[in-house]
Amino acid sequence: MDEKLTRKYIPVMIEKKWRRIWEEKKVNYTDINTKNKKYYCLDMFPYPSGSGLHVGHWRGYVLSDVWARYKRLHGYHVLHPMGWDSFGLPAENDAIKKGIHPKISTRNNIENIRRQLKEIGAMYDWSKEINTSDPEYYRWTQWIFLQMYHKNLAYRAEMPINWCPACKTGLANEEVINGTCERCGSPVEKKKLMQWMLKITSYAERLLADIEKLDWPEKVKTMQKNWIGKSEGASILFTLDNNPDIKLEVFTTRPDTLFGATYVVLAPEHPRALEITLPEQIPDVKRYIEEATNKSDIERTNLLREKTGVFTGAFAINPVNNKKVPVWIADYVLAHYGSGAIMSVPAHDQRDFEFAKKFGLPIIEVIYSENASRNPDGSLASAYEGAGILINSQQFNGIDSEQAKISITQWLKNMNKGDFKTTYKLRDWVFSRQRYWGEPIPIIYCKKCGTVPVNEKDLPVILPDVESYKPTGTGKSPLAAIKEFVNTSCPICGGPAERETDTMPQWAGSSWYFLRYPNSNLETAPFDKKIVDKWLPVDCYVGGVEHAILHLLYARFFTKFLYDIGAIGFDEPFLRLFNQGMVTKFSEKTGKIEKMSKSKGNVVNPDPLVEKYGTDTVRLYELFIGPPEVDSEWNDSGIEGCYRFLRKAWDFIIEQVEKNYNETDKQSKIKLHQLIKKVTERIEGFKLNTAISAFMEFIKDIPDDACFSRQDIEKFIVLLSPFAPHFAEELWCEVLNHAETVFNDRWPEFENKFIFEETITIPVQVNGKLRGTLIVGKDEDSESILKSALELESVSRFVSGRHIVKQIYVPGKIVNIVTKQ
RNA sequence: GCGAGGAUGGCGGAAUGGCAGACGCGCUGGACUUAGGAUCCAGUGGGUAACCCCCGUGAGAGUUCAAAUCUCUCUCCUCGCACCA
Repeated sequence: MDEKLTRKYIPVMIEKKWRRIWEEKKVNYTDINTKNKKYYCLDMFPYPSGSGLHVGHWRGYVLSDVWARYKRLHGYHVLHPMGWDSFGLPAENDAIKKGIHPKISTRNNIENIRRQLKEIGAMYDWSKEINTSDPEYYRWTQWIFLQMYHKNLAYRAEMPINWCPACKTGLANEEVINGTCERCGSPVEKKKLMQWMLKITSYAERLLADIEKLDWPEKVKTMQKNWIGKSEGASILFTLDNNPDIKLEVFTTRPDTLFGATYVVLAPEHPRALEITLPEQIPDVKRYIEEATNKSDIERTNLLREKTGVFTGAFAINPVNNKKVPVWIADYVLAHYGSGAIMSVPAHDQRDFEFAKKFGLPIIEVIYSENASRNPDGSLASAYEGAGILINSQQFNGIDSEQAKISITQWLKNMNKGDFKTTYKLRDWVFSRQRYWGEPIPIIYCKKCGTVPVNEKDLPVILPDVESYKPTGTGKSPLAAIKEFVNTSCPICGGPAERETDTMPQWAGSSWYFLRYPNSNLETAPFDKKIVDKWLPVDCYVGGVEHAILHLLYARFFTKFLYDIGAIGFDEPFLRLFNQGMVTKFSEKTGKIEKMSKSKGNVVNPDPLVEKYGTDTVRLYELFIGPPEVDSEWNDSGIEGCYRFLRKAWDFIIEQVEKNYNETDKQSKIKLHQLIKKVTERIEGFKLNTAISAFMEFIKDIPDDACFSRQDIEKFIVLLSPFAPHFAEELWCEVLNHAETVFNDRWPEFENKFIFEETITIPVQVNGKLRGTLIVGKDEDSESILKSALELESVSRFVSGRHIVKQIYVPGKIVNIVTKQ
């Protein structure tokens, strides 16, 4: 007897060994030039934080690894890479806190997290590792920026942007959460700065329409749709009464209510606000505008706040009936949406209704409906915002409001007083950051030639090493203080010139990293079109829902742009998206069950668990904890069950191999094939928690005298290998003496002839209540089943003396006998 | 306010019209043992002396032979959006 066969499952003895061998033998190396069918399984790459990985991070990585290995066992060449999103605020803020240069701390953090990631035992192909702060990587991020610049999609504009006073930088619209900074939670202020912007709005319609093509969670698709925020309506021109040269453009989705427009409102930031104001009103208006612009977003968007506004003294002409209506300024109108001006219809818009009530402006009802809520005197108690029939609207009276939207807009269009118009909530992407740790924007300013892009051959524009990398708060990045960086020569005239000193946002590098992995070492281009067209789009993308808008929208935008310039042959980056649920735990700090995070003090470090139970047990438990897409609470003690299971499964396999049966007994064959079916279906459905419970049931139900052939034991090992790769590899190679890795084998298939058992247990109900069970042959006919059901003592007891109304037998499922007194 | 998702034992969860609580944790009892925080066996929703029986999937109604599952009303929780005209 081989002494190997008598040993126990001791994970520490096998796991490190196999990780070493896999690395040495390049088992996880993906040959990009394979002729085989490909599969691209991608994890959202982490930013290398100083605190390392906790068990919450593991969850998504284990999930995607099981899926990647499962695909590999189906014969796919699987690309499953990993890298570092290492530029940007998180890395930089961490570095500032610890007083370590971000370049150093990023390198250290990467070392640590790479070690932790390797402990997961995932089949990452580390030869393709990428790092967004590596000059060889970010030269291509800069290259993409230049391509956008050449297509007029990158432009410079001075505008009030969101400014985080703590991070001392401008932020994109997407980075502001409820008026606070996405990174640090500080209230965001407005600051007028010269900014580089990306014209993502040019892609609004396509970004919206193509959502339909994606196999993504509905929730994420809805969030993106709402963010893009398409709305269709009309733009209408109101001419100023005392100056017909000035036309105020308003946007409305309710042109059908135009006859009910009783005043016009401009946003305080509207460019013509002061121009149209009558001289005697100027002091009041000025004061109001100042107050409004100084308010933070949080104050401005507080719904409970009472409406404020100021009259300009000016009047405009309603184009449909030539009525004079007053022009007001109020901060409930947003400057950046539509045209920054509205027509106010208090009868049919609650906000206008409140404003009109407060300032005594007229309310004219133009859409009639019985559903409107009214005061006893018949006047409106609140605005009626639904559909109805037009009244008080001259030639349009009696028309249905939906129809009137079209008719009235068409009438305006014919008169050159308006047109159909679609607007989006999506705004252009503020792309400048006044921070050190990011990709320098590759632009040079020359007194003579103006704004000049850096020549592509001069990329990358290297981020200089500096002593002082702290944000300045002056509206300029720390790079502005470095003469050697700033002073350069103009690429066109060769004269003295200055470099742009702002850097790109954190999201720049991650907007295209998925294109770099298959050709991560390519030196002449960001990617090879032939290679990316073969390997992309990503077949399955796994990551947290927190990136639903920011990263996923930006990546879709970059992909569509690269498609448009012919660099790639596809226009969506991620076909399928899977959002794993968060791992939560009770936090002593907040007294609540919360997402695991260092700041909440509720993180669980996987390292000691790996040491005690081994990686494979931790992997199993990460999956077993709950359905992958749902948040789950971590509980350390639950892990024991997974450890016990692996030990039992190990002993079972060793015992069967020792016994060396030639054939599997009939019952065991059935159980095995049922297991193959269950596990296969559950992996396909991403129900990995129940896939594991299927294994547990299998091991629990095996009788002592069960016999499995070597071939069937091998099937069992393959089945378990995606979940517990070290465990499976040890048994496969050391116990069953295979020369090649188990992951070069094939996923077993179940055979229907083994799925069905000879006899089945049928529950028998009387009036819907369970009264007994019946063991029947699988082909027994319903008549004899119903007959023997009635013969059951436990059944006849409830039937005797009563009249049988109905007998139901659902084949293979249930018997129900319905009786009446 | 609008939109989406959810509520099942002491706990994580299973079951998508057909035996509610699979599987795991925890707990109880037993075996083995010098010992047990190891291992194995049995039990474990509530009521009940009971393995008879009754009740039970947030609350209430309905459809059905049969409802955790479908329909309606309500409550609570989580997430997203929120003066977007």
